[in-house]
Amino acid sequence: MGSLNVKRLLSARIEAALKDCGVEAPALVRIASRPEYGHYQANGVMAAAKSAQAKPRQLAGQVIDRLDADDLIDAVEVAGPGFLNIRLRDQFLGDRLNLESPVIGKADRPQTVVVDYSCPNLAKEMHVGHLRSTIIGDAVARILEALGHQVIRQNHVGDWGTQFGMLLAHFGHSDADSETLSDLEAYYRTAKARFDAQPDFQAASRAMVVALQAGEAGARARWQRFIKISLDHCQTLYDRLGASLGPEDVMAESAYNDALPDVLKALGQQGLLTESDGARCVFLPEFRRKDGGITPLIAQKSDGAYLYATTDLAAIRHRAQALGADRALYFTDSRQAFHFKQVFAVARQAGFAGAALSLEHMPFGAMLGKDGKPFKTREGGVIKLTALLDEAEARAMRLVREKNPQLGAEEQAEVARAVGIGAVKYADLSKNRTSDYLFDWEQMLAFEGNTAPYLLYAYARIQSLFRRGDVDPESLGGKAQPSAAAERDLAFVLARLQEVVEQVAEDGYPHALCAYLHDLATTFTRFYEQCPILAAEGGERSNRLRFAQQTARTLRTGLGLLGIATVVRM
RNA sequence: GCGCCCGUAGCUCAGCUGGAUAGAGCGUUGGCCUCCGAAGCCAAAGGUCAUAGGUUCGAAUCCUAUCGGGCGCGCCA
Repeated sequence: MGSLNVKRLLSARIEAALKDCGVEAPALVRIASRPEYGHYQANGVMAAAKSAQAKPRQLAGQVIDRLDADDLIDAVEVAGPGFLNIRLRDQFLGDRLNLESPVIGKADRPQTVVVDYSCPNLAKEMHVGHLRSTIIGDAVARILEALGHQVIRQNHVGDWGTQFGMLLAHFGHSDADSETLSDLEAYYRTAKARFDAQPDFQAASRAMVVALQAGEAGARARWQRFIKISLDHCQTLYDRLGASLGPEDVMAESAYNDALPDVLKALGQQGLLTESDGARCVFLPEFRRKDGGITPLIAQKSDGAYLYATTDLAAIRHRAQALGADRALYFTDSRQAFHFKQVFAVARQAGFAGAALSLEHMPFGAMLGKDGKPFKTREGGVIKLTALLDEAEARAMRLVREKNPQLGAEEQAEVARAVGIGAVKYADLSKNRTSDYLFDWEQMLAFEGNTAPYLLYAYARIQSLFRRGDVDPESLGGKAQPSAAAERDLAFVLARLQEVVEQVAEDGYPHALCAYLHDLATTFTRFYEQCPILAAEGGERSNRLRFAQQTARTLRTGLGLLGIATVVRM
């Protein structure tokens, strides 16, 4: 809503004026492409003129005549072929910067949104490849919540399937005791090696799967112990990462086991099932290929086992019917794009998801090595998430000791954590999620430039300002009113938070929020260089302190939405 | 073979879904701490937006083709 989203306010006013001119068209309000054009520009008049067969500049003039927005706009003029260039009023900008109101406004229509993210395979240890889903999904979940939506996190962990037979059969043979399994990855490797080399171990593994699926008590207990160890490992990482995921968000694959026969039955009742080579498949015409064949969704293998598509269908039905979701967002890598397209289509056909539920795959690109090839370590393995975070904190610690030796050991550790973990998360969040990205230690652990530490530094400086001036920021209250040029620039950036946050909630691209926060920190630092704060007097001093406080609140909130913690000194 | 995604500064990436003179960070070069934190600020250099056509007032963005890269295409997840 509205009142905090400046772009939307302007759009509504301009569209009303267009309507008065007899044209219904989107205003297409954008940030002005150059600062000398003003704050915003509306590009919609030209397209509107075309459809109305009017002259663009003439229509633009008429729109200005009928525009009722004196409360927002200081000046608006026609430019070029028919742009509307808009400059906001200082008064209006100042009203956005009220220290007594929340920095983020709620959505007018709260929705129930399922966010499906992280979803590691419990057979293995979490590695850097899990970072994107966990971090990006978490940021979007937090953002939706901040806008007042009801968010249901679903950590759809992989805890079922044939590989668990192998792992469970290996129980008791590991170097590490099963209860203190500290190196899941090594455990997996040795189990796999035995599986590949020893026929009797293979047989034992298969027997274990059968026993597990039959619900045999011993196998089941063993499985539960293993899952608990693996989940605890994940939780440790979530806590370190500051991901807002807990045990209550886990909705494992196995939780849908009992529903699978019924999913098949429902597909059959809808007349969607066809037997093909012994497997039970759904053939939808929209997946017809050029050669005439249709790529099927296989719901049940010829040996009777179910597949992940079946589980996903059960999950959709659960989310639509039991959870009552309006949206379900899936943060998985883009290789699964076709899978989800198929599953979503079948779910619609089968009536598992009605028109009320929007199913949205939010894919992200692959992680590549420095050579541009899919990322692997020299040994062909993956980098464990634990190792990445250890390295990040260690590097940050070295820097903190160097820059700030006077801090106590405990505070140094806290700062190193915030800086190190924040840098790793920000490096990932600040990139457009759909493109592939290069994994590079130096880049991921950089502490200068457009990085989390830069934003944290801006925040810490503001806190330092308050300490030095003996100011209680909570007591400042009131509104910040721009008058100097640097204040105007800062006011404009501060006023844009809402529209950025709403956009990310809609399209799931948190890098837009990162870009915004970097812009904010840069603009603040320029203001800080140009406008003395503590040395100013009277009303000017308190006004500038309010700008500092509003910046601090916005940075803290924005970083919080990204799951990045701030520190008061660093 | 078919399909999806991608190709923008030396490097890593933005570019608000068709708008005005394509922007950041890193790196390079030069400047700024007797002045609220130099993890900072200011400035400069750096581009045939892969290539060729097309659509229109207007294209990095949309369409077609070509080249180059990644991924996916019936019983893995």
